[in-house]
Amino acid sequence: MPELPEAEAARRLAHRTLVGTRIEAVRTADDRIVFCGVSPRAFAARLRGRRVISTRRRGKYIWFVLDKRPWPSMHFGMGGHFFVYQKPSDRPPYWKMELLTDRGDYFAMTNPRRLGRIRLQDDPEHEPPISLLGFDPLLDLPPVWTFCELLARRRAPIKAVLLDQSFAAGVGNWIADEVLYQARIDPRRLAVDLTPAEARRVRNVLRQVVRKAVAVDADKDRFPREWLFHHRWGRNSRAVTARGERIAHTVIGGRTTAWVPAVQK
DNA sequence: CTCAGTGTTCAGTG
DNA sequence: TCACTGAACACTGA
Repeated sequence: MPELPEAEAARRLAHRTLVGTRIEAVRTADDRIVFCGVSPRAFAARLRGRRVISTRRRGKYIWFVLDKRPWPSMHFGMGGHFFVYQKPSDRPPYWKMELLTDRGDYFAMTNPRRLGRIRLQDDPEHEPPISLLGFDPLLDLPPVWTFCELLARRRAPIKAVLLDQSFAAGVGNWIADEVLYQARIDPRRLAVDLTPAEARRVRNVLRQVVRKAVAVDADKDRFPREWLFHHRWGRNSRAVTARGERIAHTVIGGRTTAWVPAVQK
């Protein structure tokens, strides 16, 4: 369930659980798709005995800083979580790797649909795919004028540009729709055609939406009532916002887009 | 049984 | 070469 806020919530769980501990044991599922560029066996061997110094995130990617390289980096794809538990019998379904810390906690990553990836890299931040990411709205959102210049170079619909990870890292389908709804912009508009005032709204709303979602630890029940988020699912023609506006569903940039024609001109 | 889906990648097109 | 689009990927759940 990973866009930036879910990834950040997952990173924080990993941080609380792992930082300062030594990895006593590693168990890996035999999955050559999710383990990317490294065999599950080699992955386990490289992590065992290491101490976890810190955790980091950029966009939807998370990686661990260990006392010795290489370091693991993770992406959840279309679904997956981190889990912490105290008994091996509580190991969750679809687990791909499980760490046992010297504090006695088990820490696992799950990935039911297998579109996630686990890598082992000497310097994850400076190697693909993380090195290819654009700005992270939480870590290094550009100032207004730079943001405008970036948009002016793009001829695709604004919805497609927001989804492009080499533009904004961590923005996924619902965040892109939420931002355009709150900024009152038609998702089909070409990025290059936005006025400076509109581009500024997109930039500022993006920051506000991401900050709020992260502030509530990506807990959907605590997202503000007025967000489109709560009403966008289930593409039925009678869906409406909290204020009773009709929600339309259109495919843009290859993804289902929920938007409100009455508000987004 | 069919199909959409909170994502990324890559082949194909202009 | 660049920018962009659409299909493929793997699997669950409605």
